[in-house]
Amino acid sequence: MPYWLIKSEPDVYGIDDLARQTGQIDHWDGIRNYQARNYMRDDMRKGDLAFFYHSNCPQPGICGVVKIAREAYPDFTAFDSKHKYYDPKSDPAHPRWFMVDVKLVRKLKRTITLQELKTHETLQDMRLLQRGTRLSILPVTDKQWVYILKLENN
DNA sequence: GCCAACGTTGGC
DNA sequence: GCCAACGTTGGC
Repeated sequence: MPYWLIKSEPDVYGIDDLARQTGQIDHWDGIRNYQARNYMRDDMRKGDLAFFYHSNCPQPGICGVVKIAREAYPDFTAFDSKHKYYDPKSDPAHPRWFMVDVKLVRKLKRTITLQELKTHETLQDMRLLQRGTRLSILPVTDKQWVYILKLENN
């Protein structure tokens, strides 16, 4: 079973926003990058686990665990000309963009910051830490997943 | 707010 | 198909 990391800006949609949803479940809209889309559409499976990462904020880092609750389906925000994620090149007959549903499993006891992740030799090959990585959906290896979860109790 | 690193667009 | 211009991401 693959693991993932999904990024969101807390000012736009943070983990507490997800926690507020009915059933703590929501659709993951607004992905407008082909590589991230392909991960979602082709590789994410129901039941996969992902880290919820807060980006572009005072303390960027991993703050929760979510589960993929529904596999990829067309991102309907792309069809709405009033929506900020509108893309005229995507239409219901030929959707260009996709989204999944995610469900909150739990918030971490503390945020494991980017700064902290960088200090661990074991994590040096994490995609998240590679130079110039801006992808908002990234795979995480089994080894990285287990290692990071252990850091929570430090 | 700066800016490096990318991704996309579109003229040619 | 090249590549300059432009837009975005996201740490700092």
